[in-house]
This record gives sequence, C-alpha cells and structure tokens, in this order.
Amino acid sequence: MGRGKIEIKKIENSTNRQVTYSKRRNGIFKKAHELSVLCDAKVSLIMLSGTKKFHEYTSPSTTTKKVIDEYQSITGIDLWNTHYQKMQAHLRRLKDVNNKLRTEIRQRMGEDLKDLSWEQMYNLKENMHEAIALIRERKVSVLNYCSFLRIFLPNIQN
Amino acid sequence: MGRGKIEIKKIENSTNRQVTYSKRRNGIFKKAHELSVLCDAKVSLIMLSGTKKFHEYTSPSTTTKKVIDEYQSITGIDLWNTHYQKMQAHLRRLKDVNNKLRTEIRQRMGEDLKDLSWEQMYNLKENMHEAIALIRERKVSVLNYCSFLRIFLPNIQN
DNA sequence: AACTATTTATAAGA
DNA sequence: TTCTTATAAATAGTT
Repeated sequence: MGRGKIEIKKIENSTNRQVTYSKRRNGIFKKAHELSVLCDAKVSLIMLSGTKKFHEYTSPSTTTKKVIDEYQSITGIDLWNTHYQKMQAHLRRLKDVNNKLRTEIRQRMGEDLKDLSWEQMYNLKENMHEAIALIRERKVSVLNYCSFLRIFLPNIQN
Repeated sequence: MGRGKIEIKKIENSTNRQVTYSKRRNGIFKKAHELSVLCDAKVSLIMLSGTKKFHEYTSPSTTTKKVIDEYQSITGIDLWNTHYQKMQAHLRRLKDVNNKLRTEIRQRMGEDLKDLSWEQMYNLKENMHEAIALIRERKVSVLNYCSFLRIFLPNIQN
C-alpha cells in the first residue's frame, strides 16, 4: 500500500481510522462500479461506518431494492419475514381488542348475557342506569338550548 | 492494472468477462473485508453476475439482514413497502373500527354525548332501557337457576 | 486536500 | 483453471 506494509486490524487512532475509511470507501466504490460495467454485473454495496454514517453504491442499471429482491429469490432467505410476523402479531392483537369491545357493546345492548355472572350483570345494570341519567340530563340541556335559540335567535337555522 | 491500461466498458468476450469477474470479485471481497476490520465498519456487498451467479460478503460482526434493516432505519427508505402496504391499510382500518367501538361504549356509559343529536340520544336511551329490561330478565333467570342448584344439588360449589 | 514511496491488484500471457 | 509477471492502481504516511 503506502509507505510500509500495514496489518489488517482495527486502526486504533480514530482520526486515522476516519481518514482510511474515507479513502478506502472511495476505492471500493470505484472497484464496484468498474466491476458493474466491465462484467455486466449487478452490485449492491451498503456501508455503515462506526460513526453511523451511511454510504451505498448500486449498479447503474438497478436499485438497492431490486438487488435485494433478487437476492431473496435466489437465496430463498426471507428478509421480510420478521417484519411481517411482527405486523401480524399486531394485527391479531387489534382484532382481539376489537372483539372484546364488540362483546361489551352487545352486552350493553342486552345480548350475550350468558357469559356474565350475576354480579357482573348487577354492575352493568347500575352503570347503565347512571349512564341513562347522564343522557337524560344532556337531553334536557340540549332541549333548553334549542328553546333558547328558537326564542331569542329565531333567524339562525341550525 | 495489468499489461497495458484498460478502459472501463463492458468486456465483450464472454470468457474474458467471466475471468475478470472472478478475479475482481475476489479483489473487492478482500477490500470489503479489510475495510470492515481496519475501520470497524459494517459492509454488505451483494453481487449478481450477468450469468445470474450470486455472491455476497458481509462483515464478520453482522448479517445481510441486519445491515439492510439499519439501512432502512437510517435512510427511511421502506424496502418492504410493497409487502407492507396492504397490511398497513388493514391495520389502519382495524384501528379505526376500534376507535368507533370505543366511542360507542363511552356513549353508552354517558360520556362523549355532545357529539350526539337529540334524536340519537333518544334512540340510545330507548335502546338502553330495552337492554336493561333484558338484563333484568336474565338476572332473574340466573337467580332462579342458582336457587334450583342450592335446593336440588347442594353439594356442587359453583 | 495533495503528494509520493510503496504495496496491492490485476490483465495478459503461459 | 491456476501461475506468473509487467504494469496500473490504490493507498499509508507525510506535508
């Protein structure tokens, strides 16, 4: 390489490491490009430096995504699988919550009561009586407000 | 390079192209490995030859999948997009339904009533009265059943 | 960022 | 394919 042979092990001086990274990165990008052109190959080169800086090269004729899709179809390695599974778990959780909510609503409509204990039914009934009281209040206040509008602001259609 | 400068354009002779591919592939893999070690970088290098032969290099500390996942989180480019979109739409729909169900329950508990018209409140109240009647019936029948158990099957704890 | 002494990569030939 | 070797290219250390 340069003035004196080096051994391949981590460069401890961080400045030197950065400089070498930058120089060699350009070198390897150039090599990747030459290979793409000379040999009509598709290359995807992704690099993450220790400082989390990110660089990529992809052959002119393609994109990183295309290369990765081909990589998958050739290797059979399913890179999306874990992502897919997480989403499916999330989906299942949501469906579950959804069903519980539906059941609660049905119970509040007087259906599906056979799964409730007598005590649960008692509590539900009490809760609903309170709710009805709240609704009645609200109804009255809406009625009053409408009367107010009719009497004092008769021109406004609402 | 070798005996005489070459220009960077596709090698037309297919044998030469193959040979060059093989030689340069080794060269670039070596460079990628040196970079990984010297600079503590993560490298993913995927190559597809014109003849659909496939080769890859990944830094010792990681895997192709990990690098690609990081690539995504850094670039924000969603490589899984096509795989994901349908699922995400489904997810959004479920969350939406979920929220509507929650609202309905809150209204049945006497909350969030300001969004309801007077007529909607009237209907809700009627519906809840009917429901309470159903719950009352059910309560009575459960009570009767418990009495039956107590009287005729006193040994069974339930 | 440039320079340059050396090492490394490699094209062509065997 | 593999080896050899002349030459081009890359680059480590320096300025």
